[in-house]
Amino acid sequence: MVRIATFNVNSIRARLPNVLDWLREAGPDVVLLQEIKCQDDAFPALEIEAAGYRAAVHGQKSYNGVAILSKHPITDVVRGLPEGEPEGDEQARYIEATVAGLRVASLYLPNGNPAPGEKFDYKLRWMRRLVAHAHNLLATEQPFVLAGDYNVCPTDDDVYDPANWQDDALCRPESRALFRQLCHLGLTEAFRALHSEAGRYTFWDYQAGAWQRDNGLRIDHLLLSPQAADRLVTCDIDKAPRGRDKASDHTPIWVELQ
DNA sequence: ATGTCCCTATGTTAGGGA
Repeated sequence: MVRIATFNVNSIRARLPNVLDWLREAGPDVVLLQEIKCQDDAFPALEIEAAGYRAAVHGQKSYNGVAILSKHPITDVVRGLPEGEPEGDEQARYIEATVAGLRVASLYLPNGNPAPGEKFDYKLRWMRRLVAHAHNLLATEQPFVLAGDYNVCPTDDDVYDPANWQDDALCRPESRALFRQLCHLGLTEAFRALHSEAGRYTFWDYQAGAWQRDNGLRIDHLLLSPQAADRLVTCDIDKAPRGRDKASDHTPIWVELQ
C-alpha cells in the first residue's frame, strides 16, 4: 500500500512548522508540493530529511516552485514539462520522478486570471502541453499519478457559488474542456471515482472569512493512469491543516494505492 | 465590505500575485 498526498503549501519556508506537523501526523509515503516559492538552495532540505523524507525540488524565487518528497528513493527526476513553450518556459510548475515503482508528478497549473488575457492564454497553452505529455506517458503503459494544484474546478459541484465564478479562469468552459480532455485520454480523477457529493473543497481564500463560511473550491486533483487506477483504494481531503494557525489557503488531498 | 497572506526590493512601506 502506498499513500500519496498533494499539498499547495503557499511558501514552504513560511509553512515549514505546519508542514512538518502534518508530515508527522498524516505520514504519507509520497508528498507532491506546489508553490514552494523558493529556489532549490533555499529549500529546507535538512528539516525535511529529519522528518524522514528525501526531496526532489524544482524551485523558483518568489513564485511557483514544485517538489516531490518521499520516504523511498527518488529516481529519474524530470524538471519542467518536456513538451515546452516555443520560447522556453521560465516558470517552475512541473516535476516528475519515479518512486516505489510508480511515476509521479507534482504540477502547479497557471491560475490564468484575468480571463480573457495573456495569462489565460498561457494557462490554456500549458494545459495543452500537459495533455500532450499525458498522452506520451499513457503510451508507456506504466502506472503514474499526475497530481497538484490544477487551478480548475471541474464542475459547478466543485464551487461554493457557481454563478459568481462562471467567468473566472478556474471555471471557464475552455479550462473545464481541457481538464475533461485530460480525463478522457484515459486518466481517472481519483476523488470523483470514489465520491459523488457536491461541496467538497481543497481551497478556501484567505479573504472574506471564506474558510469559516466554507466558501471553497475543489482545484487540487490526483489523476491516475489506468494501471494506477486499478490499484485505487481510498481518496480523501484532509481538512485539518487548513484550520490551523498560519495555514496555507489549500489543504492536502491524498490517495491510497494497493 | 477588495474583508488576507506571502513574496521582493529604489526595503521598515508599496505593489504584484493568488
